Amino acid sequence: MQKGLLGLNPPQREAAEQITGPVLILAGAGTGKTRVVTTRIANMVVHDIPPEQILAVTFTNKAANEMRERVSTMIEEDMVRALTICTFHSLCVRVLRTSIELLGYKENFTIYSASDQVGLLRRIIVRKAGKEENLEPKQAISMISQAKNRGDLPHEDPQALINEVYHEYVKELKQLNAVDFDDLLILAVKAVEEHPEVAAMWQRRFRYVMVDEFQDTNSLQMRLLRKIVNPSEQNVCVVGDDDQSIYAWRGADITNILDFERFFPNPKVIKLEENYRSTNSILRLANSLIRHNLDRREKTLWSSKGDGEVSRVVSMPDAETEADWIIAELLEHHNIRQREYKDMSILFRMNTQSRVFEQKLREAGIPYKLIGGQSFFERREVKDILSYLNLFLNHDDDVSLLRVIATPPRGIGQGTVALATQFSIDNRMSIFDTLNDLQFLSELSTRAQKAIERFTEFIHRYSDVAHTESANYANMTEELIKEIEYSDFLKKNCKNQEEIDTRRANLGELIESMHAHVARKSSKGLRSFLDGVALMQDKEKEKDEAQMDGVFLITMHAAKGLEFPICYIVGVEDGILPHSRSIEEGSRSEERRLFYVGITRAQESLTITWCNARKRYGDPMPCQPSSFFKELCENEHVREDYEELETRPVDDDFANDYFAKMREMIQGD
DNA sequence: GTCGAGTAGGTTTTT
DNA sequence: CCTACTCGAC
Repeated sequence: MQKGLLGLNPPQREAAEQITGPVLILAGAGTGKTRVVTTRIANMVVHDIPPEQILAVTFTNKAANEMRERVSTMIEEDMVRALTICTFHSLCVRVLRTSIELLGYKENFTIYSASDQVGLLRRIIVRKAGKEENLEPKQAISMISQAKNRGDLPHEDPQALINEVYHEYVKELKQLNAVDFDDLLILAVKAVEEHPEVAAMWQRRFRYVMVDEFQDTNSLQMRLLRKIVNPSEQNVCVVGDDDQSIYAWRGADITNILDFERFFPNPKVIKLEENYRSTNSILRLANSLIRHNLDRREKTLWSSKGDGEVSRVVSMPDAETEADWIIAELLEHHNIRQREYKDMSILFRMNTQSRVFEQKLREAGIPYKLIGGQSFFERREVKDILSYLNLFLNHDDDVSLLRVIATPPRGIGQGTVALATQFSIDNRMSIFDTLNDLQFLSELSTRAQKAIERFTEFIHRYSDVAHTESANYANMTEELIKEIEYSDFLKKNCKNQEEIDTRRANLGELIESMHAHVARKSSKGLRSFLDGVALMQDKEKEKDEAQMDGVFLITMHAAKGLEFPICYIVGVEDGILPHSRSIEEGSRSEERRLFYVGITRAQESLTITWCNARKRYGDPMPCQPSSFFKELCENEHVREDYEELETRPVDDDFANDYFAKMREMIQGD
């Protein structure tokens, strides 16, 4: 531990040693903020603060895991286990699992994922608007989400369709005994604000609170924090960088960090400006860009690394050539310069931009890891099984019931389901209760009755097991998959053997992660597994994937907090970065911060590319270079053009060296 | 209840 | 261009 503190520079050390009262750490990109936070935690424990009283809140599970891991190199494993390091959302789940009954929900509520929300909204839209109205469920979700966080209606016209859908959605969620991601925060805040005894309980529980990436907190998260922090002690430490605030679109309120004093008076303010990540040339390039933002806490990053190489801004004819050219460079880095693929990354603005790279990397035989994209737990087969499990624990969960009732088919067809749904609406009861209702059943054919009876008996039987604390739910799930003959169902529904195999493998992985969860001492049954799954948006499969060698394909948003020696930022064109939607919304400065985040990921080598043309819906459209290029310091980058690079005669020394190394490699094999 | 062909519509970022 | 969903035929 002593070593931990000694390894810090003076401001870092000051931050780690100030363990009481409000502390605001302004930590520029790459200034070792995770290191400070983890050392600070370890330091508290060394000073005999019970680890159960320490709470560290992050935004992503990945960040939470990493923090836990780093702390465990400094203090004993028992101590680490007693710490609470979690995301805002999982903190909210903890609050709600103990207190949600005060708000009129049942404690066995289900957390709805994005696709559950889509399912529910689709039904509501069809019912409310008929088919001719075209309201996209996804669009409706984002409007509703924004409205909920504002505490307002989605549309100013009270008659608007979206408002009607909104009211119905809120009402139905509650009936389903389900909450969505926004509700987690809203309801947790409600619990601590309206019930002082709940707030008091958490204040006693956590006497030392830390928040990472504080620039990304929204007003609800701030309200929650104010209620969780013990007002007489105020042991709260937040860490953030206003220049890296890139979630305003999700309600993040930058004034939380700019006006921290307003909520927690007289904080100790510590600035971290020494960067341990990048060369000075990269830092100067980043600084030259972010200087164009007004309203920020001025800071100048510097590094004791040398100047390093000058970054490149390269123009490409189109996205395919861009990918080919970068892949050729990656191969060179790997084969000639002996770099590992995991030291290289390709950053982009939108997930769709990754496709060309994926395809070409696969063709080139280069391993890669695609971060983000579809979550493991959102895959169809995984979602199907999870829906069964959710239904076992919450019979009111119609969305899960509708998902599983005909998957695999069991003689309950669309007609019967439609009747049951209508009956459940008319009689204000859940669909599952409807299926158990004698009056409803009497209206059906004996054939349908039989099928339904088999289904409800099956659900009851598994529910009993699922509710038993001591039951091994991993084994139960294996049995479930066998009983419903899911494997045969897959065989019938997949196009080819390959698809069957991957889907089966995914289920195997699900089971495996359940077994791991069962084995964990802290596990509290199936409920806690499902909560974890619902909150686990990163598909990071927690095991070997992290160490696997492979080029990173990642959005700039998801790359925040990460670093890579060799970094390519691709497709930097007007309309993509800054994104055209952001121009309409007037959030150019947030786009600039996003680009800043991208640039500051690079440790040694940075290449930025843009295309003169890009296919849109199939046919090529001309593109302009990003307007941000004008803001980049001329001395810290060179402009290059693909055509020129290709025709430029190769430097003799370089060529000789290159071929010598190639020869060596071939012989070495 | 399942399958396949045909088509309409769609590209921000994520807990 | 690609996907996800609809609809008609078995």
